[in-house]
Amino acid sequence: MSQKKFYITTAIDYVNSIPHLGTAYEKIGADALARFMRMDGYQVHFQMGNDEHSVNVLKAAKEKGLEPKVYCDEMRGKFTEIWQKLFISYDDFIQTSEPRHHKASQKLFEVLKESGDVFKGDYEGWYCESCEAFYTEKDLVNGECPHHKSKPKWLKEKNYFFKLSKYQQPLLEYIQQHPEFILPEIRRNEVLGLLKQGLEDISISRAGFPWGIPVPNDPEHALYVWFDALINYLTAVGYGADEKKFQEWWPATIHIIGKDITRFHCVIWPAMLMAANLPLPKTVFGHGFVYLRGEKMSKTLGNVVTPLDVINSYSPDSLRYYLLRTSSFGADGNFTWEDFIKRYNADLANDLGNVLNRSLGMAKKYFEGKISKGEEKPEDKLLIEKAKETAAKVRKAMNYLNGDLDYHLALEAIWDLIGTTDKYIDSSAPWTLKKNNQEERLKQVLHNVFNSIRLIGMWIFPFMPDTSKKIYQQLQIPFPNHFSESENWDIMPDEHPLGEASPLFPRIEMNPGNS
RNA sequence: UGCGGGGUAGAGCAGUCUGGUAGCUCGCCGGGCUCAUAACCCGGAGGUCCUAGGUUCAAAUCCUAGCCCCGCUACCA
Repeated sequence: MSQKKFYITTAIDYVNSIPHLGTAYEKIGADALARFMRMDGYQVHFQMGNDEHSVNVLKAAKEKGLEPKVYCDEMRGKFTEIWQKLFISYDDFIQTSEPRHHKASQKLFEVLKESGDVFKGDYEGWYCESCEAFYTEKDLVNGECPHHKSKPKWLKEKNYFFKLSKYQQPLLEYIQQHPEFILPEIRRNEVLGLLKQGLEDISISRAGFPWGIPVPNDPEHALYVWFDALINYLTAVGYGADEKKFQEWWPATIHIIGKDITRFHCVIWPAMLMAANLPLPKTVFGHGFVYLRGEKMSKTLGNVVTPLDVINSYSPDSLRYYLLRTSSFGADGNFTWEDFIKRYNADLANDLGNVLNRSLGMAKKYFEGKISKGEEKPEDKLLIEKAKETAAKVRKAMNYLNGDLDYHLALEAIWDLIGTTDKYIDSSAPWTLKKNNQEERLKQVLHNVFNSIRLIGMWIFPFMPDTSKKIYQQLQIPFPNHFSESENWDIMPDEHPLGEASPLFPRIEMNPGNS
């Protein structure tokens, strides 16, 4: 029986600097979804990578005195090291300088050329090398690039063009007929507005650029960086190389991208696919940005907080939790050290960590760590019902077809279960049961508590995989492969020996903020 | 200029679509408990819901006008 496929991608990143918090946010968000779908029984291909054919990359390499390819391979190591530290469970990591990608890009170019949607024409204009972009007169500020405050060059060259204008109407119709194609809805409305303004044909190559994918049969020209970048989603699943694999995985189920590049993924990319007669990705999801104390983070501006700052000071999972808990994936979020520490202590140390710790403490003290079923009571229902409700809420929050990826609501629901478990402990008062020698009732209370913790530990897996595993270690239960194996209440075996308690998130007592 | 988001307790936010006693988290104050990471549980104080008009029996919520903040405006996720 073949499993249902789920092909998820993130945007590929420029390698002129190492990942900052915003880049990490995207990968963490995508990872949460990928993990959730795997646990929910899908066969997942989670694709990531680096975007290398850029002028800025070439410059960065030169500054270090390295060949671009050598530099890019070095950066790959730096990127993947961070992704692995953050437990990003990607299945494949592509570099656009790889031969497989050159072949796929060239193939797509040829297909488009044959279909007549790629043609040669004149292009001229003000060109900013930092932006790798042409600007019109009115875009310039005092004759300078609005982003880099540097004087652009007047360039004129023969380029290859893509007939984007031809796809204005088909795209409009497609987007209107497929509301799930662009999410959240606000991004969709933006793109629709854009399309109504009209589309112009766009240049897709550069003459004499040494660091790029050569245009087939015209090696003086290289493909323009974003043109080849988009094609990575095809390359990764075997386009032009492994037809069987390609048929299996394409189209992508969801592209996770930043809200600033919806133009490429929701207009140019689908137009390219239409031109090549390939199916379109099911969904393009434009997530929000992370702001640092309200100030936008940017590689160009240099006010960057790296994920390593947080990982090294605290833990990968605490960063994952913080970023996913604050708002929905579609909306913008904030990062401040003060807020991070607050959440860490309140949610991770006091709630999640403590509920496990106190429960293990009781199990050890009252039953030497071995728990069994005992005497049930009607008031147990409340906790059991809450656990069921949690599953439903998490599933609902993760279903992006509702319009957004509500990680914050999923986590809120799980934390509600943690709170209910704490209340259940307090109202059942195991210490009093012990004093009154109500052994059987005491057994059942702990049995229920650990069932609840077991489920909490499972539901947090997509968001905090490392913590999830640690909880299962302390419970001495093998981690399930799928939610369905362990979703039901009451599957703790009798006489189950629990493991040793160890704080998951030691409280942060100092104020080491340095933002 | 255009498009979009937002202005609700000290802080961060939900509620606005589908009007009907203003809610959550953190912080603060008081109490409880002792299994736990000075944790957890219970209770409390604290709000002109940006402003001015309007509709309505009733407006944070709908309508009109205005003020203020913040994004995006062709390639920074």
